[in-house]
Parts: sequence; structure tokens; C-alpha cells
Amino acid sequence: MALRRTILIVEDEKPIREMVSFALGRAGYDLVEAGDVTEAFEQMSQKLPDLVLLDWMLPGASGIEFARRMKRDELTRDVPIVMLTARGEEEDKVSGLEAGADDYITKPFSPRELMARIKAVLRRASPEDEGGVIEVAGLKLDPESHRVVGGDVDVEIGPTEFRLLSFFMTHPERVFSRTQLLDRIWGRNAYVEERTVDVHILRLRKALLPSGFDGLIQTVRGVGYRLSSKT
Amino acid sequence: MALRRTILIVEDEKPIREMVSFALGRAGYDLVEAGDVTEAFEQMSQKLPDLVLLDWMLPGASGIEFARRMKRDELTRDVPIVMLTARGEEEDKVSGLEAGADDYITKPFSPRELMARIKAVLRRASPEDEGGVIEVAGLKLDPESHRVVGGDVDVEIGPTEFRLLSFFMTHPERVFSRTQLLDRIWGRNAYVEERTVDVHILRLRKALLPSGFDGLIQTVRGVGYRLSSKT
DNA sequence: AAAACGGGTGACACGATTGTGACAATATGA
DNA sequence: TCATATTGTCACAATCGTGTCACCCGTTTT
Repeated sequence: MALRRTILIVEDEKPIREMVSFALGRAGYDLVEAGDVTEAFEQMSQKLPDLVLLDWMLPGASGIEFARRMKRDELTRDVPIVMLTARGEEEDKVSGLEAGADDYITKPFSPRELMARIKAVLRRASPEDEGGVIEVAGLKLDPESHRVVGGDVDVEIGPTEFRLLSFFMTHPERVFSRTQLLDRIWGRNAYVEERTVDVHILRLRKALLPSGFDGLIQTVRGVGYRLSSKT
Repeated sequence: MALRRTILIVEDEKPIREMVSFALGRAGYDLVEAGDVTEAFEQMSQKLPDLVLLDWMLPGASGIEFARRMKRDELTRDVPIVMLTARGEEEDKVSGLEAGADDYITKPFSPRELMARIKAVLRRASPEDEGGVIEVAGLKLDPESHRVVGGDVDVEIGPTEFRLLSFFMTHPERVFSRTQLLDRIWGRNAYVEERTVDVHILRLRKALLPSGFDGLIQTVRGVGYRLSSKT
């Protein structure tokens, strides 16, 4: 399990939203819902989703318009779109794909089909997650080999601690509250005690101990945690 | 990107040719168009393309016939083929892959998907065919003779394990998820359980056991597998 | 000074992930 | 055609990872 994926669904029919929400939730995705285009843009500006499920028939501005606007904006250009069309609307499909959609599903669809499409599109859209080795104060983390080396000592680390450390190293010198960390590493819809963060911080520090790089993770009392090379 | 790649599209519907042409042009490929099989052969004799996009439903000789002829000729045998099929034509896909196609795309398709497939196929096709002996930490693999030698012990290995090992050895020190491995070794068209990867990893390790080179294949829990000479 | 708070830490149970042998279906080759 | 390999799946076992909890100890508040 790599990073947690967020999916935005833009769909005015609530039953469908709920069914999708249920299916995706169980499969470990975070779901953000929007009932119309305006709401969708709000949600997008809040947090950029990894994929957009877009109904083609919407009140107000249509799905196609939404897709075009997404493709026009540098920020949202690369977010893949899967569109939901009514049965047999061939023209919709064609115009949708031209507007930049990556795939479509014909209503009614099964959760299984939905999952298959989403997985396939996500896989194709983000082939290389991120770039090379991240280094902070001599601590090196390599996403490609999934390895952490401190000085010249290997750091043995579990998946969650890896994600935690990776997140901290890409945002050094910044404090994050437990809530923020839960959001970004566990995912928005995970119901997990805040204290769990403490435990993982502890485990991360322990894992870093042999290399002497514990202490990089600092506690900011009453606020949260921070990775910092300064004392 | 050093070399400029030439792609030949064989497709009788002009709108599709134009859409593809537009997409590929922007991505920096040279495109040669052909409306039927005869034209296609003319173009091929003019300049050998790096990849052929082949519609399966063509006037006159069908796509499958074209593919067969390509595979029969020494010159064109190694040019990868991506076929374009209508949705749900399962038999087409099967017969197509049997006839030597490397991948397929179902119409209608998005430019993004098209690009992804083309890139993937080209990547798979070009670096693999140059064949020196690959060696990692004393484990030698010869693509030509299809043999693996560890230290001085012969490694007995089946076709799938050979491909697996070959892939790992050309990408050492990198983690690959089960999904990635399925994509790149089994190909996108196979529906195969993810756990099947585990079984083949096991078989590969067993095959390597006599030479002591098991342990080269490491498990990265929660992520995937990696070949590494480091512990 | 006592109580409340915030965080560190070890233990533990549960679930998730991976290893492994067996099996049926299929492909391959004599 | 028959014998042999190969392959994908499954069921079960072995490990490992994760989230909670209880308890401790300093710090801050009352």
C-alpha cells in the first residue's frame, strides 16, 4: 500500500454517490463528494484529488465544461478523469474523451467494474511517484528502492513509519498536528486515535536510533511534531 | 529523449487518425498514416516504423492478416504492434495477441491512455533486445542462450521465472509492486491474481537456492519485491 | 501542593501480509 | 498420443504490522 489516494466524485444523484462512497471506502480510498460543479471546484481547491469521477449530466454547467476547465488549469491538468455516462450515449463518450477524460463507465455499473476502472486509470496516470533520493542532514530516503540510510547505517522501518518519515522529510522544519498527520498519512476517513500518532513517532525514533538520527523528529508540546536538523 | 520515434497508424476512419495524429505529434513522435493494408505495406517499405498502431477492422485484408505478415518477415518481425479494437470484442483481443500484437486499446480511447500504452510498449521493446550478459553480484544471465549461472552452478529455471529474474536484474535495487510486475512481465492483458506473483517469486528463490543466490530477491513488506545485493 | 495535562513507552491482541505445498488445467514436446 | 513441464489458484501456516491501552513521568494550571 503506497500513498493513500483521494477521489472526488461529482454527481448530483445522491444514491449513486453513496454507493460509490461505500465501494471506494471499503477499498481504501478517500472520497470527497460534490453535487455540482461549483461545489466540485471548491473541493478541488481544498485538496487536489488523485482522480475525478465525473457525471456527464449535471445541473448547471455540464461535465464536459468542467473537464475542459480542469484541463486548462496547470494545477488540475494532470488529474485523470473517469466519466459516468448514461447507457448508449455514444457521442458523450467521444466528446468526453476529446475533452480529456481518461475512461468512462456506463450507468448502471457494478462496484467491481468501478474499482477496476479506477485502479487501471490510477496506475496508468502516475507511473513514477516521485523523484530521486530525499536527503535531510545526512539521512537519506530512497523511494525507488524503498530504503532509508542514516550516515551509513541501514534503517529498518515498517510501511507506516516509512510514509511518516517520507512525509516529514519532504516537509522539513514544519510542525504538523496529530490531526494533520492522520489526514495526510492515514487518510481522511480513517478512524484512528490521535495517540496512535505518538506510538508511530516513537517507533520511528526507535528505528532511527542505531543511526543516531533520532532527535531529528522533535516534539512541539501542545502542537505536534516536526522534523528538524536544528536543535 | 534522444531518438525520434516513428509510428505507423493503419486505420480507415479518418477522425481517429486525426485525433491520434494530433496527440502523438504533440508528444514528439513522427506519425505515418495508412488507410488500408496496401498503403501500410508501402509505408513500411519506405521507412520501418518503431511501432505500428493497427486497427483490427479494416477494409480488405484484416488487421490480423497484416500482423501475421509482419511477424513472418525478418525485417518487420520485431516491430511492436498495438491493436485498436472495438469494445467487448474479446475474441479479437485473443486472436490479436496470438498473432503477435503487443498490446491493445479498446475504442473509444483517450489520448492519455494511448500515450501510456505506446510509451510502455516502446520501453519494453527497445532495451530488452540488446543482449549482453547481465550480471549482478556474480549472478549471470544470458538472454541469448536463455541460461542463468550463479557463481559456477547452473540455475534451472522456467520461462516465467526467467523473465522475472531478467526484469529484476535489469532494474536492480528497485522495489516493484505486484501490480507493476504483473504489468511488465505478464503484460496488461492477463487477468492474473496478484498473489500469483508471490508464488513465482517463491519458485525463483527456490531455483536460486542451489547457487546460494536466493536472498537476492527481497520482500519489502506492504510494498512489493526488490532485487538487491545489499542486505 | 494537588490536580490536570501532554507526551513517552511497553505490552498485547487482532488483522493483514507473505511463505509454502498441493492441485487442476494447460502447454509443450517426444 | 502420452508423458512431462509449466502455470495459475487455493488453503493453510507463519510472520509481521498496527492500533489501543495502561501506566509512568515531567510540566502546567488551579
